[in-house]
Amino acid sequence: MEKRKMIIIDIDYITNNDKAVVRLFGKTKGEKEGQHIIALDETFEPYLYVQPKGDIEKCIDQIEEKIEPKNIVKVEMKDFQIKKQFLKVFFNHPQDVPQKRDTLRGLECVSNIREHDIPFYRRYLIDNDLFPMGVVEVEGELIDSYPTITSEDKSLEIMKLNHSPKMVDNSYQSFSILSFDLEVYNPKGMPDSSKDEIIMIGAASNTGIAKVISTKGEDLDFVETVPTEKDMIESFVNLIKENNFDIIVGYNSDNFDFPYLRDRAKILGVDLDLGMDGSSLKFLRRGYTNAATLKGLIHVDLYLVMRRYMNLDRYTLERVYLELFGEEKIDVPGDKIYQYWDSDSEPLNQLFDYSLDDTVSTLKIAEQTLPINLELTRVVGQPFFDITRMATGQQAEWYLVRKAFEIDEIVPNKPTGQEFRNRKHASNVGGYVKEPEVGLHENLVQFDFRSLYPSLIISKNISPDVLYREDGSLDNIATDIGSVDEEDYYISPEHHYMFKKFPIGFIPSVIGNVLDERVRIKAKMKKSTDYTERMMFDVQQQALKRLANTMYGVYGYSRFRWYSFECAQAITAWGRENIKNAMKYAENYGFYAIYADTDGFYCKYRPDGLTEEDLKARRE
DNA sequence: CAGAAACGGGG
DNA sequence: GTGTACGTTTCTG
Repeated sequence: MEKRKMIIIDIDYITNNDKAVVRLFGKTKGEKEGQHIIALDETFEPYLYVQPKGDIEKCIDQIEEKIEPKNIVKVEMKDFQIKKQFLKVFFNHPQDVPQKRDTLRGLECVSNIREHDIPFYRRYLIDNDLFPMGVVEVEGELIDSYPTITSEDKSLEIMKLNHSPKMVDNSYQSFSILSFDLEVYNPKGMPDSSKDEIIMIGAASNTGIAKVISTKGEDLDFVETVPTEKDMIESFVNLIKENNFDIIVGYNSDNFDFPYLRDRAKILGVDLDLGMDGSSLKFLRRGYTNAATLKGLIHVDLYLVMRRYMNLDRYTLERVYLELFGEEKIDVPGDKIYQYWDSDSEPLNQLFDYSLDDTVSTLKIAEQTLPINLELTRVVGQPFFDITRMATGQQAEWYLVRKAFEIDEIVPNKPTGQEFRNRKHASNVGGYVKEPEVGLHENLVQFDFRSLYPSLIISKNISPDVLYREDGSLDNIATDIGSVDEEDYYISPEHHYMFKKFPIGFIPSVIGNVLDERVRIKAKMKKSTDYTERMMFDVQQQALKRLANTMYGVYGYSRFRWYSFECAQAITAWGRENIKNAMKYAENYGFYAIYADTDGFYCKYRPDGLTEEDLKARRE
């Protein structure tokens, strides 16, 4: 039996002898540091929850008869904080869950099924308290080969685990990043991969690589010149294989660079077997688009990340780079690339500079923006690949799913198609806005609330599990309006929604913990004397701030499992009330707001008690 | 006017 | 694959 410490880079499962086997792709820490390792866990079983109706024993019999599950266990779980009996139904294979859940839902003894749509690898991470990009300890037998693993990498270790891994370190780790960028011959506008060849492959890494692979450019020191396009691709593949990178980044590489590389490699007969297990480049269908994936080498498309990271009118590489670093990039007009390539003189050299510059810029953007995404991975606990492609609402949701598991709360189901459409129609009123008074103002005083919405969620206990409902569906809250003591509730302005003061709602308690943790990290940051450590704490606290701020908007996000239009309305209504009260309070001291938006305002000192409007009226 | 379709990024 | 983006703008009937 052997022990290893490894960083979990990636996770999936495969089927071996009709059983699901979880594969953890990682690199070793400590002993044999930096080597690739694949850990195999055959011990985890898929399951869902059934909310039974009527006699529970009869229900167990009926389920056993109809769907022949692996096992059924009676469990007590909290559903919106109310303890209930559920049946935890185990299956032989993850794919049995979607196959059998409709039958299960249709049984007369089944009132509802829950947690039936949580992907197997996510369930594995949550239930075993594992966080990707953190260090785990694994224990088991080292084996020479395993089905589905075809890598020829001699230093790759394959370990069959005796039990699930244990998290030993979820602190910041550093990762090697490769950025790449293709330039393509394009005489007819956008290139056609069946005809137009790749002319340059740029590669830059945070380990010191900065080069362009091409069939031209012999006299340039950063260019590796090879005879053919096929050699270019092979050289690029070898570069990746030899360097054990953790992360590969591109700009719009899901939609351009990787599909193009795949098409050209196929035509030229080059294997793109870049996966840690020896598997090839694959494309995952994600909605209407594809995501390029390599097993154990995380592909991040920075275009997707940047769209969430900053708010711009456009997200071209040039625009994003200018915004982040305040510098213009070298520019070659896209439709002229083939002319530069054909020129064989100064324009050709400019094209090489451009290729390298695009690649290096992409790397710089990655170094700037990936740390916060790595932090979110460490907090949310889902794979880095997924985090970089998730909407922030989804990040918040998976964080909550994990938190729910920790306290035996059963997770609400995702909305059905119809529920989703209904939610789309609901439109909430936003924050209070006072249009700015036109003119040049001097001596302004600024006021703003710190994290207004997250604070309101906590202070007013805004959460769907403590919201009074007339139908009595939450029987720990109240049975009928007659038994309600208003003293026990926070009542929202305008709509008069009632949130019970105790117990603390699930979401307020989670946000509270996030904000408390942020305060602790900010304190550590202040104390620290080491610059790098301070920067690390700063990224951590920023990630937590992002998560807390996401959580208020998410009540109105129509795919959200904890969606609550009432909560969304109550938050903004209380927000409007608060800012208006603050403005009124300021007026008592002679400060008049000339502009206000949601959580803050600017005001002018006018001891004579006249507002700008009064003065304007007087002038007219 | 509402619902469908296209678009973004990339060369 | 315990799956199927997303929000906005432009087009079309």
